[in-house]
Amino acid sequence: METPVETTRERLLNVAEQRFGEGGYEGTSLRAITVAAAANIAAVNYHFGSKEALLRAAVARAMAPVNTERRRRLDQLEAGGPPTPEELIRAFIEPGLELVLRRGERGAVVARFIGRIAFDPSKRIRELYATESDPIERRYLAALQRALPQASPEAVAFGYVNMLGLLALHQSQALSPTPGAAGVGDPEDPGKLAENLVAFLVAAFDRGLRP
Amino acid sequence: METPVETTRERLLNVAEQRFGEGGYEGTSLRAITVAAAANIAAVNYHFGSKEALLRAAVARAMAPVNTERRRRLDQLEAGGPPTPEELIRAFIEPGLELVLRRGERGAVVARFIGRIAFDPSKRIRELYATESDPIERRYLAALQRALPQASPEAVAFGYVNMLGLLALHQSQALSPTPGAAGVGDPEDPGKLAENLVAFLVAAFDRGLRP
DNA sequence: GTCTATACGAAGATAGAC
DNA sequence: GTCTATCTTCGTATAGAC
Repeated sequence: METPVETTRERLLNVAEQRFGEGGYEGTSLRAITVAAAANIAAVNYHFGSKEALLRAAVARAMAPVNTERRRRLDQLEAGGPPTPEELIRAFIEPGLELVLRRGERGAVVARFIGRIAFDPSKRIRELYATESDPIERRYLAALQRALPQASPEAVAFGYVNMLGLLALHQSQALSPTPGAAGVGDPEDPGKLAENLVAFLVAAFDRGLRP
Repeated sequence: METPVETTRERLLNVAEQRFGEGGYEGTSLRAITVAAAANIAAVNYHFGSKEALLRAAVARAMAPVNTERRRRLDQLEAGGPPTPEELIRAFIEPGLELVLRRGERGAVVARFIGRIAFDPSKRIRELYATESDPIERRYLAALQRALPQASPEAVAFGYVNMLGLLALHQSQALSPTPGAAGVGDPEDPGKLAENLVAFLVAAFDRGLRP
Protein backbone atom coordinates (compact mmCIF):
# COMPACT_ATOMS: atom_id res chain seq x y z
CA MET A 1 0.00 0.00 0.00
CA GLU A 2 1.11 3.53 -0.73
CA THR A 3 -0.77 5.22 2.07
CA PRO A 4 -0.32 3.48 5.39
CA VAL A 5 -2.02 6.32 7.25
CA GLU A 6 -5.76 6.65 7.24
CA THR A 7 -7.17 9.85 5.87
CA THR A 8 -9.63 11.89 7.89
CA ARG A 9 -12.34 10.72 5.55
CA GLU A 10 -11.53 7.06 6.19
CA ARG A 11 -11.35 7.55 9.93
CA LEU A 12 -14.73 9.23 9.87
CA LEU A 13 -16.23 6.33 7.94
CA ASN A 14 -14.69 3.77 10.30
CA VAL A 15 -15.95 5.53 13.39
CA ALA A 16 -19.37 6.13 11.82
CA GLU A 17 -19.69 2.40 11.15
CA GLN A 18 -18.89 1.62 14.74
CA ARG A 19 -21.02 4.30 16.38
CA PHE A 20 -24.06 4.16 14.11
CA GLY A 21 -24.03 0.39 14.60
CA GLU A 22 -23.87 0.77 18.34
CA GLY A 23 -26.27 3.60 19.03
CA GLY A 24 -28.25 3.99 15.82
CA TYR A 25 -28.35 6.97 13.51
CA GLU A 26 -30.49 9.32 15.59
CA GLY A 27 -28.81 8.17 18.77
CA THR A 28 -25.30 9.06 17.65
CA SER A 29 -24.02 12.62 17.64
CA LEU A 30 -21.64 14.07 15.10
CA ARG A 31 -19.63 15.34 18.02
CA ALA A 32 -19.10 11.82 19.32
CA ILE A 33 -18.03 10.68 15.86
CA THR A 34 -15.62 13.50 15.18
CA VAL A 35 -14.04 13.27 18.63
CA ALA A 36 -13.46 9.52 18.24
CA ALA A 37 -12.05 10.07 14.77
CA ALA A 38 -9.73 12.80 16.05
CA ALA A 39 -11.28 15.22 13.59
CA ASN A 40 -12.87 18.61 13.91
CA ILE A 41 -16.61 18.89 14.40
CA ALA A 42 -16.94 20.48 10.98
CA ALA A 43 -15.00 17.76 9.18
CA VAL A 44 -18.13 15.73 8.50
CA ASN A 45 -19.73 18.64 6.76
CA TYR A 46 -16.64 19.26 4.70
CA HIS A 47 -16.11 15.68 3.56
CA PHE A 48 -19.67 14.50 3.19
CA GLY A 49 -21.99 17.47 3.38
CA SER A 50 -24.25 16.37 6.22
CA LYS A 51 -24.86 13.70 8.82
CA GLU A 52 -27.18 11.83 6.49
CA ALA A 53 -24.65 11.96 3.66
CA LEU A 54 -22.06 10.45 5.99
CA LEU A 55 -24.47 7.63 6.73
CA ARG A 56 -25.07 7.16 3.02
CA ALA A 57 -21.37 6.95 2.29
CA ALA A 58 -20.81 4.49 5.13
CA VAL A 59 -23.65 2.27 3.95
CA ALA A 60 -22.35 2.31 0.39
CA ARG A 61 -18.84 1.37 1.48
CA ALA A 62 -20.02 -1.38 3.82
CA MET A 63 -22.46 -2.90 1.34
CA ALA A 64 -20.13 -2.89 -1.65
CA PRO A 65 -18.28 -6.17 -0.91
CA VAL A 66 -21.52 -7.87 0.12
CA ASN A 67 -23.26 -6.85 -3.06
CA THR A 68 -20.26 -7.86 -5.16
CA GLU A 69 -20.17 -11.29 -3.59
CA ARG A 70 -23.92 -11.76 -4.01
CA ARG A 71 -23.69 -10.81 -7.65
CA ARG A 72 -20.79 -13.20 -8.18
CA ARG A 73 -22.70 -16.06 -6.59
CA LEU A 74 -25.83 -15.35 -8.57
CA ASP A 75 -23.81 -15.30 -11.81
CA GLN A 76 -22.17 -18.57 -10.91
CA LEU A 77 -25.44 -20.25 -9.91
CA GLU A 78 -27.31 -19.16 -12.99
CA ALA A 79 -24.49 -20.30 -15.23
CA GLY A 80 -25.01 -23.85 -13.95
CA GLY A 81 -28.69 -24.30 -14.65
CA PRO A 82 -31.70 -23.32 -12.57
CA PRO A 83 -30.68 -22.94 -8.90
CA THR A 84 -32.63 -24.47 -6.02
CA PRO A 85 -34.24 -22.33 -3.30
CA GLU A 86 -31.56 -23.49 -0.89
CA GLU A 87 -28.75 -22.39 -3.19
CA LEU A 88 -30.36 -18.98 -3.58
CA ILE A 89 -30.94 -18.54 0.13
CA ARG A 90 -27.35 -19.53 0.80
CA ALA A 91 -26.13 -17.09 -1.82
CA PHE A 92 -28.02 -14.35 -0.02
CA ILE A 93 -27.31 -15.14 3.62
CA GLU A 94 -23.70 -16.21 3.53
CA PRO A 95 -22.21 -13.05 2.01
CA GLY A 96 -23.93 -11.09 4.74
CA LEU A 97 -22.41 -13.22 7.49
CA GLU A 98 -19.00 -13.80 5.95
CA LEU A 99 -18.09 -10.34 7.14
CA VAL A 100 -18.11 -11.78 10.62
CA LEU A 101 -16.55 -15.06 9.59
CA ARG A 102 -13.63 -13.70 7.67
CA ARG A 103 -12.82 -10.41 9.26
CA GLY A 104 -13.20 -11.05 12.96
CA GLU A 105 -14.07 -8.22 15.33
CA ARG A 106 -13.82 -5.59 12.62
CA GLY A 107 -16.16 -7.60 10.41
CA ALA A 108 -18.64 -7.91 13.24
CA VAL A 109 -18.68 -4.13 13.59
CA VAL A 110 -19.49 -3.78 9.90
CA ALA A 111 -22.14 -6.50 10.09
CA ARG A 112 -23.80 -4.88 13.08
CA PHE A 113 -23.85 -1.58 11.22
CA ILE A 114 -25.40 -3.08 8.09
CA GLY A 115 -27.92 -5.05 10.12
CA ARG A 116 -28.93 -2.07 12.13
CA ILE A 117 -29.48 0.08 9.06
CA ALA A 118 -31.35 -2.61 7.14
CA PHE A 119 -33.39 -3.15 10.28
CA ASP A 120 -34.29 0.48 10.86
CA PRO A 121 -37.99 1.22 10.39
CA SER A 122 -37.48 4.94 9.71
CA LYS A 123 -38.67 5.95 6.31
CA ARG A 124 -35.57 7.99 5.49
CA ILE A 125 -33.16 5.22 6.40
CA ARG A 126 -35.18 2.50 4.72
CA GLU A 127 -35.14 4.45 1.49
CA LEU A 128 -31.41 4.94 1.79
CA TYR A 129 -30.82 1.24 2.33
CA ALA A 130 -33.20 0.31 -0.45
CA THR A 131 -31.24 2.46 -2.90
CA GLU A 132 -28.11 0.56 -1.99
CA SER A 133 -29.57 -2.92 -2.35
CA ASP A 134 -32.21 -2.46 -4.98
CA PRO A 135 -30.43 -3.72 -8.14
CA ILE A 136 -29.44 -7.03 -6.61
CA GLU A 137 -32.84 -7.35 -4.93
CA ARG A 138 -34.65 -7.50 -8.25
CA ARG A 139 -32.39 -10.28 -9.48
CA TYR A 140 -32.97 -12.29 -6.32
CA LEU A 141 -36.72 -11.94 -6.45
CA ALA A 142 -36.76 -13.04 -10.06
CA ALA A 143 -34.49 -16.02 -9.38
CA LEU A 144 -36.52 -17.04 -6.33
CA GLN A 145 -39.72 -16.88 -8.34
CA ARG A 146 -38.23 -19.20 -10.97
CA ALA A 147 -37.08 -21.61 -8.25
CA LEU A 148 -40.53 -21.58 -6.66
CA PRO A 149 -42.88 -21.63 -9.64
CA GLN A 150 -45.82 -22.79 -7.55
CA ALA A 151 -45.63 -19.75 -5.27
CA SER A 152 -47.36 -16.47 -6.11
CA PRO A 153 -45.30 -13.29 -6.52
CA GLU A 154 -46.81 -12.04 -3.25
CA ALA A 155 -45.68 -15.18 -1.44
CA VAL A 156 -42.16 -14.90 -2.84
CA ALA A 157 -41.97 -11.26 -1.83
CA PHE A 158 -43.21 -12.18 1.64
CA GLY A 159 -40.49 -14.80 1.97
CA TYR A 160 -37.86 -12.38 0.74
CA VAL A 161 -38.88 -9.72 3.27
CA ASN A 162 -38.64 -12.30 6.04
CA MET A 163 -35.23 -13.49 4.84
CA LEU A 164 -33.91 -9.95 4.74
CA GLY A 165 -35.39 -9.20 8.14
CA LEU A 166 -33.91 -12.24 9.85
CA LEU A 167 -30.49 -11.67 8.32
CA ALA A 168 -30.55 -8.07 9.51
CA LEU A 169 -31.72 -9.16 12.94
CA HIS A 170 -28.81 -11.52 13.41
CA GLN A 171 -26.33 -9.13 11.86
CA SER A 172 -27.43 -6.40 14.23
CA GLN A 173 -26.79 -8.75 17.13
CA ALA A 174 -23.32 -9.64 15.91
CA LEU A 175 -21.71 -8.08 18.94
CA SER A 176 -24.49 -8.57 21.48
CA PRO A 177 -25.77 -12.12 21.12
CA THR A 178 -29.00 -13.12 22.79
CA PRO A 179 -27.98 -15.34 25.70
CA GLY A 180 -28.86 -18.96 25.07
CA ALA A 181 -29.74 -18.61 21.40
CA ALA A 182 -27.93 -20.95 19.08
CA GLY A 183 -24.83 -19.67 17.42
CA VAL A 184 -25.76 -16.01 17.27
CA GLY A 185 -22.39 -14.41 16.93
CA ASP A 186 -20.82 -17.45 18.53
CA PRO A 187 -17.12 -16.59 18.52
CA GLU A 188 -16.13 -20.25 18.60
CA ASP A 189 -18.10 -21.20 15.53
CA PRO A 190 -19.43 -18.22 13.60
CA GLY A 191 -20.40 -20.47 10.69
CA LYS A 192 -23.02 -22.16 12.83
CA LEU A 193 -25.31 -19.15 12.68
CA ALA A 194 -25.22 -19.16 8.88
CA GLU A 195 -26.11 -22.86 8.80
CA ASN A 196 -28.90 -22.44 11.35
CA LEU A 197 -30.36 -19.50 9.51
CA VAL A 198 -30.19 -21.16 6.10
CA ALA A 199 -31.86 -24.31 7.42
CA PHE A 200 -34.60 -22.25 9.07
CA LEU A 201 -35.30 -20.30 5.90
CA VAL A 202 -35.09 -23.25 3.53
CA ALA A 203 -37.77 -25.07 5.51
CA ALA A 204 -39.95 -21.97 5.58
CA PHE A 205 -39.57 -21.32 1.83
CA ASP A 206 -40.09 -24.94 0.84
CA ARG A 207 -43.23 -25.62 2.85
CA GLY A 208 -44.27 -22.43 4.58
CA LEU A 209 -45.30 -20.15 1.71
CA ARG A 210 -49.05 -20.04 1.25
CA PRO A 211 -50.29 -19.47 -2.30
CA MET B 1 -68.13 6.00 30.76
CA GLU B 2 -67.78 8.63 33.43
CA THR B 3 -64.94 10.57 31.86
CA PRO B 4 -65.51 11.17 28.17
CA VAL B 5 -62.58 13.59 28.00
CA GLU B 6 -59.04 12.33 27.83
CA THR B 7 -56.73 13.40 30.56
CA THR B 8 -53.41 15.04 29.74
CA ARG B 9 -51.70 11.86 30.80
CA GLU B 10 -53.73 9.79 28.35
CA ARG B 11 -53.20 12.23 25.52
CA LEU B 12 -49.47 12.13 26.12
CA LEU B 13 -49.47 8.34 26.00
CA ASN B 14 -51.55 8.31 22.82
CA VAL B 15 -49.31 10.78 21.06
CA ALA B 16 -46.17 9.05 22.31
CA GLU B 17 -47.43 5.79 20.81
CA GLN B 18 -47.97 7.47 17.49
CA ARG B 19 -44.77 9.51 17.34
CA PHE B 20 -42.37 6.98 18.82
CA GLY B 21 -43.81 4.44 16.38
CA GLU B 22 -43.30 6.79 13.48
CA GLY B 23 -39.92 8.33 14.21
CA GLY B 24 -38.39 6.11 16.86
CA TYR B 25 -37.44 7.04 20.39
CA GLU B 26 -34.32 9.06 19.68
CA GLY B 27 -35.90 10.59 16.60
CA THR B 28 -38.87 12.05 18.45
CA SER B 29 -38.61 15.11 20.65
CA LEU B 30 -40.63 15.76 23.77
CA ARG B 31 -41.55 19.09 22.29
CA ALA B 32 -43.15 17.44 19.27
CA ILE B 33 -45.08 15.15 21.59
CA THR B 34 -46.31 17.83 23.93
CA VAL B 35 -47.35 20.14 21.10
CA ALA B 36 -49.36 17.37 19.44
CA ALA B 37 -50.93 16.47 22.76
CA ALA B 38 -51.83 20.11 23.42
CA ALA B 39 -49.87 19.94 26.64
CA ASN B 40 -47.10 21.99 28.15
CA ILE B 41 -43.51 21.00 27.62
CA ALA B 42 -43.16 20.27 31.33
CA ALA B 43 -46.17 17.94 31.39
CA VAL B 44 -44.08 14.89 30.49
CA ASN B 45 -41.75 15.52 33.35
CA TYR B 46 -44.60 16.08 35.74
CA HIS B 47 -46.62 12.99 34.81
CA PHE B 48 -43.84 10.53 34.05
CA GLY B 49 -40.56 11.95 35.28
CA SER B 50 -38.52 11.72 32.09
CA LYS B 51 -38.65 10.88 28.41
CA GLU B 52 -37.57 7.31 29.04
CA ALA B 53 -40.20 6.91 31.75
CA LEU B 54 -42.82 8.06 29.25
CA LEU B 55 -41.62 5.39 26.82
CA ARG B 56 -41.74 2.81 29.58
CA ALA B 57 -45.31 3.73 30.49
CA ALA B 58 -46.40 3.67 26.85
CA VAL B 59 -44.84 0.24 26.29
CA ALA B 60 -46.48 -1.13 29.43
CA ARG B 61 -49.89 0.16 28.41
CA ALA B 62 -49.59 -1.10 24.83
CA MET B 63 -48.28 -4.52 25.79
CA ALA B 64 -50.79 -5.19 28.58
CA PRO B 65 -53.66 -6.49 26.41
CA VAL B 66 -51.26 -8.49 24.24
CA ASN B 67 -49.68 -10.16 27.25
CA THR B 68 -53.08 -10.83 28.80
CA GLU B 69 -54.32 -12.49 25.64
CA ARG B 70 -51.15 -14.56 25.30
CA ARG B 71 -51.44 -15.73 28.88
CA ARG B 72 -55.09 -16.62 28.37
CA ARG B 73 -54.29 -18.66 25.28
CA LEU B 74 -51.42 -20.44 26.94
CA ASP B 75 -53.63 -21.35 29.90
CA GLN B 76 -56.32 -22.63 27.58
CA LEU B 77 -53.89 -24.64 25.45
CA GLU B 78 -52.15 -26.24 28.38
CA ALA B 79 -55.46 -27.18 29.98
CA GLY B 80 -56.23 -29.31 26.94
CA GLY B 81 -53.15 -31.51 26.86
CA PRO B 82 -49.75 -30.84 25.29
CA PRO B 83 -50.07 -28.18 22.56
CA THR B 84 -48.57 -28.56 19.10
CA PRO B 85 -45.90 -26.17 17.79
CA GLU B 86 -48.49 -24.65 15.48
CA GLU B 87 -50.89 -23.95 18.34
CA LEU B 88 -48.12 -22.28 20.30
CA ILE B 89 -46.95 -20.20 17.36
CA ARG B 90 -50.52 -19.12 16.71
CA ALA B 91 -50.99 -18.22 20.36
CA PHE B 92 -47.95 -15.98 20.11
CA ILE B 93 -48.44 -14.33 16.73
CA GLU B 94 -52.18 -13.72 16.66
CA PRO B 95 -52.45 -11.58 19.82
CA GLY B 96 -49.75 -9.36 18.38
CA LEU B 97 -51.62 -8.86 15.14
CA GLU B 98 -55.15 -8.75 16.51
CA LEU B 99 -54.45 -5.17 17.45
CA VAL B 100 -54.54 -4.39 13.78
CA LEU B 101 -57.41 -6.76 13.05
CA ARG B 102 -59.76 -5.59 15.74
CA ARG B 103 -58.98 -1.95 16.26
CA GLY B 104 -58.40 -0.63 12.78
CA GLU B 105 -56.21 2.39 12.22
CA ARG B 106 -55.73 3.01 15.92
CA GLY B 107 -54.68 -0.61 16.43
CA ALA B 108 -52.19 -0.30 13.61
CA VAL B 109 -50.60 2.67 15.35
CA VAL B 110 -50.21 0.63 18.52
CA ALA B 111 -48.84 -2.35 16.60
CA ARG B 112 -46.31 -0.21 14.81
CA PHE B 113 -45.21 1.22 18.13
CA ILE B 114 -44.79 -2.20 19.74
CA GLY B 115 -43.02 -3.58 16.70
CA ARG B 116 -40.65 -0.69 16.52
CA ILE B 117 -39.71 -0.96 20.18
CA ALA B 118 -39.33 -4.73 20.11
CA PHE B 119 -37.29 -4.25 16.96
CA ASP B 120 -34.95 -1.61 18.35
CA PRO B 121 -31.35 -2.80 18.69
CA SER B 122 -30.44 -0.18 21.32
CA LYS B 123 -29.41 -1.75 24.57
CA ARG B 124 -31.53 0.55 26.72
CA ILE B 125 -34.70 -0.03 24.76
CA ARG B 126 -34.14 -3.76 24.43
CA GLU B 127 -33.84 -4.06 28.18
CA LEU B 128 -36.99 -2.04 28.62
CA TYR B 129 -38.93 -4.23 26.24
CA ALA B 130 -37.49 -7.39 27.76
CA THR B 131 -38.74 -6.33 31.18
CA GLU B 132 -42.21 -6.01 29.76
CA SER B 133 -42.31 -9.37 28.00
CA ASP B 134 -40.06 -11.50 30.14
CA PRO B 135 -42.58 -13.42 32.28
CA ILE B 136 -44.59 -14.67 29.33
CA GLU B 137 -41.41 -15.34 27.37
CA ARG B 138 -40.24 -17.97 29.85
CA ARG B 139 -43.54 -19.80 29.65
CA TYR B 140 -43.42 -19.82 25.86
CA LEU B 141 -39.90 -21.13 25.69
CA ALA B 142 -40.75 -23.94 28.10
CA ALA B 143 -43.92 -24.86 26.22
CA LEU B 144 -42.09 -24.78 22.88
CA GLN B 145 -39.38 -27.03 24.25
CA ARG B 146 -41.99 -29.57 25.37
CA ALA B 147 -43.66 -29.43 21.96
CA LEU B 148 -40.31 -29.92 20.22
CA PRO B 149 -38.57 -32.51 22.39
CA GLN B 150 -36.09 -33.44 19.69
CA ALA B 151 -34.76 -29.86 19.45
CA SER B 152 -31.99 -28.58 21.69
CA PRO B 153 -32.64 -25.61 24.00
CA GLU B 154 -30.36 -23.54 21.75
CA ALA B 155 -32.40 -24.44 18.70
CA VAL B 156 -35.67 -23.60 20.44
CA ALA B 157 -34.27 -20.25 21.58
CA PHE B 158 -33.06 -19.58 18.04
CA GLY B 159 -36.54 -20.25 16.69
CA TYR B 160 -38.13 -18.06 19.33
CA VAL B 161 -35.82 -15.14 18.53
CA ASN B 162 -36.72 -15.47 14.87
CA MET B 163 -40.43 -15.62 15.64
CA LEU B 164 -40.23 -12.52 17.80
CA GLY B 165 -38.16 -10.73 15.18
CA LEU B 166 -40.50 -11.48 12.30
CA LEU B 167 -43.57 -10.48 14.30
CA ALA B 168 -41.92 -7.21 15.26
CA LEU B 169 -40.87 -6.64 11.65
CA HIS B 170 -44.40 -6.96 10.35
CA GLN B 171 -45.89 -5.03 13.23
CA SER B 172 -43.49 -2.19 12.59
CA GLN B 173 -44.64 -2.11 8.98
CA ALA B 174 -48.31 -2.02 9.95
CA LEU B 175 -48.76 1.42 8.44
CA SER B 176 -46.12 1.27 5.71
CA PRO B 177 -46.46 -2.06 3.95
CA THR B 178 -43.72 -3.23 1.64
CA PRO B 179 -45.15 -2.89 -1.86
CA GLY B 180 -45.90 -6.28 -3.38
CA ALA B 181 -45.41 -8.35 -0.26
CA ALA B 182 -48.29 -10.61 0.63
CA GLY B 183 -50.80 -9.30 3.08
CA VAL B 184 -48.53 -7.04 5.06
CA GLY B 185 -51.00 -4.70 6.64
CA ASP B 186 -53.41 -5.44 3.85
CA PRO B 187 -56.43 -3.32 4.73
CA GLU B 188 -58.77 -5.59 2.81
CA ASP B 189 -57.74 -8.73 4.63
CA PRO B 190 -55.62 -8.10 7.67
CA GLY B 191 -55.98 -11.70 8.80
CA LYS B 192 -53.99 -12.85 5.80
CA LEU B 193 -50.74 -11.63 7.27
CA ALA B 194 -51.31 -13.65 10.44
CA GLU B 195 -51.98 -16.79 8.40
CA ASN B 196 -48.95 -16.23 6.18
CA LEU B 197 -46.68 -15.61 9.11
CA VAL B 198 -47.94 -18.61 11.08
CA ALA B 199 -47.52 -20.90 8.08
CA PHE B 200 -44.00 -19.60 7.48
CA LEU B 201 -42.98 -20.14 11.10
CA VAL B 202 -44.64 -23.52 11.51
CA ALA B 203 -42.69 -24.88 8.56
CA ALA B 204 -39.46 -23.42 9.89
CA PHE B 205 -40.01 -24.79 13.41
CA ASP B 206 -41.12 -28.22 12.23
CA ARG B 207 -38.29 -28.89 9.81
CA GLY B 208 -35.84 -26.02 9.95
CA LEU B 209 -34.35 -26.28 13.43
CA ARG B 210 -30.96 -27.94 13.41
CA PRO B 211 -30.02 -29.93 16.51
C1' DG C 1 -52.94 17.98 42.18
C1' DT C 2 -52.37 20.01 37.46
C1' DC C 3 -50.55 22.78 34.71
C1' DT C 4 -47.85 26.97 32.76
C1' DA C 5 -44.02 29.96 31.81
C1' DT C 6 -39.43 30.37 31.64
C1' DA C 7 -34.53 29.20 31.94
C1' DC C 8 -30.35 26.29 31.67
C1' DG C 9 -26.64 23.67 29.91
C1' DA C 10 -25.58 20.38 26.39
C1' DA C 11 -25.63 19.04 21.80
C1' DG C 12 -27.48 19.70 17.00
C1' DA C 13 -25.94 21.30 12.10
C1' DT C 14 -23.89 24.62 9.25
C1' DA C 15 -21.48 28.93 7.36
C1' DG C 16 -17.66 31.62 6.74
C1' DA C 17 -13.04 33.28 8.08
C1' DC C 18 -8.60 31.57 7.96
C1' DG D 1 -8.70 21.27 5.07
C1' DT D 2 -9.31 23.37 9.76
C1' DC D 3 -11.28 26.15 13.26
C1' DT D 4 -14.37 29.27 15.42
C1' DA D 5 -18.70 31.38 15.74
C1' DT D 6 -23.56 30.99 15.57
C1' DC D 7 -28.01 29.80 15.80
C1' DT D 8 -31.33 26.11 16.68
C1' DT D 9 -33.23 22.48 19.29
C1' DC D 10 -32.75 19.12 22.71
C1' DG D 11 -34.14 17.16 27.58
C1' DT D 12 -34.67 18.65 32.08
C1' DA D 13 -35.50 21.61 36.20
C1' DT D 14 -37.92 25.01 38.86
C1' DA D 15 -41.06 28.52 40.54
C1' DG D 16 -45.46 29.63 40.95
C1' DA D 17 -50.51 30.20 39.05
C1' DC D 18 -54.84 27.89 38.99
